[in-house]
Amino acid sequence: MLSEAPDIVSSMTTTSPQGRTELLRPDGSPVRVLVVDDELSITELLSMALRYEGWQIRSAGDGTGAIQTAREFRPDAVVLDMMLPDMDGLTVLGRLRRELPEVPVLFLTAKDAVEDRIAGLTAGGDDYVTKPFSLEEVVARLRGLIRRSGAADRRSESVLVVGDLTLDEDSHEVSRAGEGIHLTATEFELLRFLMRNPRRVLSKAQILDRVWSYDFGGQANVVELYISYLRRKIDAGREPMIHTRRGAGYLIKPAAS
Amino acid sequence: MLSEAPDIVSSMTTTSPQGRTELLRPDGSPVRVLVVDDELSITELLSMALRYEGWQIRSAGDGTGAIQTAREFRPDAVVLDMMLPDMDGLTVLGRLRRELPEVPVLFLTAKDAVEDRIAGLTAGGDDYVTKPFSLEEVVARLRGLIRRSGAADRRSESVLVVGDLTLDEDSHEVSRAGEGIHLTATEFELLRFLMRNPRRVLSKAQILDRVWSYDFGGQANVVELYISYLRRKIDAGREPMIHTRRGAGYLIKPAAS
DNA sequence: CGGGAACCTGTGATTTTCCTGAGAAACGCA
DNA sequence: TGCGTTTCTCAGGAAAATCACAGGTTCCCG
Repeated sequence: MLSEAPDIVSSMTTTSPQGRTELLRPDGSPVRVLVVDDELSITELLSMALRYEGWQIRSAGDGTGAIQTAREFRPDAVVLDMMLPDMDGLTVLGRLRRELPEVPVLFLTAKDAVEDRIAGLTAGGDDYVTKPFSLEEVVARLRGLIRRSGAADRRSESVLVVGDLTLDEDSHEVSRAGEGIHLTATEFELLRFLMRNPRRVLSKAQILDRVWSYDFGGQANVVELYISYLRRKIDAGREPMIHTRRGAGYLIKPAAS
Repeated sequence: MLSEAPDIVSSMTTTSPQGRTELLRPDGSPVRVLVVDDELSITELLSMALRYEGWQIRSAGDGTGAIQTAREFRPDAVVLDMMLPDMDGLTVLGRLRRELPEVPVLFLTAKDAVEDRIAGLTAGGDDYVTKPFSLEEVVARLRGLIRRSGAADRRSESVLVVGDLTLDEDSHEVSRAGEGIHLTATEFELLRFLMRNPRRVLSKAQILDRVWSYDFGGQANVVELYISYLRRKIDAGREPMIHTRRGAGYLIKPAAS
């Protein structure tokens, strides 16, 4: 394992028994992601969520540890908090690049950080999300990074389809039966989560944990509210695709069945 | 009970003559589950129910014991009460993760404490149920966790089939002879219990203990009532699958025999 | 054939769960 | 800064689910 040095990360997808799509490396082994953040709760949260994607995760709490781990773990992607105790985010990035020139990086930044500095950094293949983030957002962006860092012809993989409903993760375009639908950011994330788990009941707690930021402290009925919004836009007048399982949660499925 | 030392490997789980489906690990050995709760009545209850599933169970009454037991028992899943005497549930989780990074955890929380920041708990592979719970619920969720974690071999068994009756545990969909049937949450749980034990007589007491919450204080004839509901929906006009064994209980079996 | 026990099910009260309108607050952008 | 958009809280109402009660039915046994 240690000797494995996969600098080329063309990705392929497979479909798990549950119907969830998973990213895999060309040799069929799981994607490797390094998570770097000084807050233990964040690395724990991310590790848990990313592991659930079927990926192999290592984490580090500071820059030094990040470089060391990167050297022997040789991840396919890195999630990097820009605010580390021992060194500046840029320094970490520089050393990372020396170890792994091709690895895409997802930056975590504070909301009020100087955005143009980050914007400059992301001119390459990289990307960033602001804290507090939602797990769906992090996962989606990581998937995008990994996908793009490998095979460039993966356009089709960025489109989710359920029945006559399509959602493009790259362009954020949604349409039902060919007709374009405008969604707000939250509506989009919610729909993406539903569509990534078609025909599967998702509890309100699951949805909340996944689609809303980890620091959300509000009422659980925002989920109901946004389901209501989505229905107005997705199911309006048509045969409904979003269904309530009273006492269990919600699920999306093709209208036909 | 105290003297019990379930490190017996010789007692392989057998496929029961009734055809109950059992989860096994890839090597054929029984699944191992660690139960952590400070109330003895709860650990007893759970241990009994989970052993009935053919699983190997150990229990602990506090966080310290949980970590210790986890270290040497190396369970495939953990049931963890969030309210422990010696340490916070999240702390226990952290230490557990250090011992067993991949193990899925089913949290037990108080009903009114649902909002008390369980953030992210259902985001990873984990899940939770609120007290008071029904045993069917706990078992079902544990099965789901174990199935998805890959610790068990039969990975996609989310559909129960008895005759022309099918029940999908993921989508919560039920159909007989291809025709969809809508069930309420309780009806669904009851039918799931019956279908997980086909051709086997289940007493009203058994059903009450498994399908209803352990603190249910009502009339025992709710079981009769819900059997009646189920018959109306499942057996309506067709050859009956749900049968009464007067003085003994109920059972479900394919219509043909 | 009669009586009792076990079971079935209609009715309706209570509780739970969900939906959605209205409006306040936060946000984003010009 | 100001305006439109988005997010979210709150609360009322509707719908559904759960369950108690009680009268009716079936079955068993003497």
